[in-house]
Amino acid sequence: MNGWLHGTLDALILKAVDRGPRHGYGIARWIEETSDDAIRIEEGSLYPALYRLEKKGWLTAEWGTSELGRRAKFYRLTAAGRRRVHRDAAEWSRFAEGVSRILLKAEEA
Amino acid sequence: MNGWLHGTLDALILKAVDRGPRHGYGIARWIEETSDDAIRIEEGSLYPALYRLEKKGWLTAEWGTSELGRRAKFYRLTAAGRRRVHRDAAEWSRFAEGVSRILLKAEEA
DNA sequence: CGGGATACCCAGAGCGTCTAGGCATGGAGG
DNA sequence: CCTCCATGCCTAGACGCTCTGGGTATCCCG
Repeated sequence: MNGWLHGTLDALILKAVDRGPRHGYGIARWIEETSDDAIRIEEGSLYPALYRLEKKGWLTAEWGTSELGRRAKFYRLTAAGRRRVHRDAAEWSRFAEGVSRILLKAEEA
Repeated sequence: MNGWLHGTLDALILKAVDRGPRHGYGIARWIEETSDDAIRIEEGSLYPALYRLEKKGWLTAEWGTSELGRRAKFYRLTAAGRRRVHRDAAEWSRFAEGVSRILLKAEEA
């Protein structure tokens, strides 16, 4: 319904595994929590995105066991993925600043 | 190529005419300048968006003459459009903060 | 006369997100 | 016991937006 997320999800996912492997479900929960619930990750967006990122070579996947003892697929960054995270953060910063200058400032005509 | 813009363009356009009517071409230039060229508006995105916003009732259009004496279509906000701008700004603020907390901070696992 | 800026428009491709399902396990509460 | 919810993964198809790559027209400048 929002649409804001469009084009941003990939970057968020990559960042979620920047500090170590996580499984898909955990990635979604982490993003929601870290964003203070400002961002909600639908599973129908999450899993296709993970598959996409793996195919692009930013992530690798491996089956393992979750903290609760369940079967789960863990993702970790590749070297290319790590470069991508940095690039995304820089681009986002610039873009978000631009949008905020427009939407949040009440300057002249 | 970026993708960041996805879902944000409508809000930017509405904000561009928040302080008074502008024509399409002028809207694009204003957004680019105001964002310090962080955002580039393609005409193939712009005009469909304007049409969409008009159909949704956020904008009304009217033919007129540009500052340079050319034929141009000027857009202005409707009451609903004005409400929408406020709502978009609030939503963007919350969303962008969430994303920035994730992408730009280097906190713990 | 050629190129660039101004100003509008369209068709179709492309792609990412969401809806709405499905499957399986385990723990908690009625 | 049985139902519900959380955990955990997945898919097909709809949907919607942006972009590519065209097109038109006027005007100014070199």
